[in-house]
Amino acid sequence: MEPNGEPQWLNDDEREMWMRLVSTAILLPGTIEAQLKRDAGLSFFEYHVLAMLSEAEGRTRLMSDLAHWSNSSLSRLSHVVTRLEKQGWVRRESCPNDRRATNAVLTDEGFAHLEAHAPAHVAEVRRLVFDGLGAAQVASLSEGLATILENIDPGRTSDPRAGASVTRKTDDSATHDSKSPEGGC
Amino acid sequence: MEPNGEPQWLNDDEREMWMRLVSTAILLPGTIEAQLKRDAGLSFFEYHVLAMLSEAEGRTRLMSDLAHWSNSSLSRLSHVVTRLEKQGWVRRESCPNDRRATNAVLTDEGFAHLEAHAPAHVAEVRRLVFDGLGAAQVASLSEGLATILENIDPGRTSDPRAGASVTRKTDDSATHDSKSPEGGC
DNA sequence: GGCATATACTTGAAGCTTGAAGTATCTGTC
DNA sequence: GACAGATACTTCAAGCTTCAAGTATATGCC
Repeated sequence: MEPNGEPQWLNDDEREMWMRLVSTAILLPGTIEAQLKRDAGLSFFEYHVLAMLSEAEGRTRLMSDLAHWSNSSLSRLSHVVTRLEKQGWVRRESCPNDRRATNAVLTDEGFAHLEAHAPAHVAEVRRLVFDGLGAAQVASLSEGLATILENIDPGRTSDPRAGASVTRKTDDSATHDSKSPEGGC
Repeated sequence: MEPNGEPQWLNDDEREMWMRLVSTAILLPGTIEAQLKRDAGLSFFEYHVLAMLSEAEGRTRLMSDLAHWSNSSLSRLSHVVTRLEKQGWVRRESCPNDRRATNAVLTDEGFAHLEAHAPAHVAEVRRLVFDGLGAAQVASLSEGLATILENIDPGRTSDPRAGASVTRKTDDSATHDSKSPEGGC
């Protein structure tokens, strides 16, 4: 792995940062999920899917888009959407242009459910992540994480409307009703 | 959730940081695991368990210790240790002092396996996490993550020998052979 | 036009995690 | 010294994720 003999072991600072990163990556989703599951009956991933739909045009998105922007496999998403469909929060629609493609659409019930539970979720995120963090620290964390993400998956950029779980007011007015361009296929 | 009406939605910087944190928490373990699985036939979690054992006195640890320091439930650990036992990398030993308790012990095969694959793992961690990150950035990331961890689980401190997966040379000499204090029960 | 290949999913089986029991052992208390 | 309750696991069942097909449609090329 190394051109010469010994690999480049981590120094103490790197080790500590690495341990903290791993602990955070493991504990944070679990903790967020505990609150969501208890209050809204949703996993973090399910919530995230609903949130992305809620911010999409027409509350509609292609399955493959949704999978890509939620960092999941299409298979996983398909199973999850099936579960969400059974709950009545999402509906599948076949795309007329490309009949291989499927749109997932957030139902009114799904939107209402999300809207009802978003505030508690944001409060939890605030408590777990942002409490005790100044603006400067937020900025440097953000930058450091961007570097790491670029290492993991070069060229990935944030989806303008990805949301990573609703963290601002769900916007009812703009895109839902009329003939604005669809978010789906 | 809020004393007055509106909850405290995240501002743009916070949103971006949050999205990056979530993406990192999801993508990083998966990517690390891909390399480990391919090269060493281990999940990230399994690797982590072996690594913690390798750094413990007598290469031995109580199950409950191991569960606590690897952020896992005892149930999950029990299943994983069963799998690792089947591979011959770990062995269970009942603790003589407290017969409810069980020690997990890293076998010589387990140690050898770990030693063989540690360098490639560290190289991957270096590539994914530390490439392009200066010492100052490492420090501020570390500090920010510490704040978050404190929010998630107040009072948690790093285990002096937790390791979060081997990231330095596995130390053969110090603790293995003689009558040094045991790591287990 | 027809065939090979690529795309966009869906499905099924296997494996892993989780949560809720269940078992064995220990500790404190009266 | 016996009984209640706490610990330290293990096991079972259910659910979720993943991996490997399978299906249907679209695209490119001759």
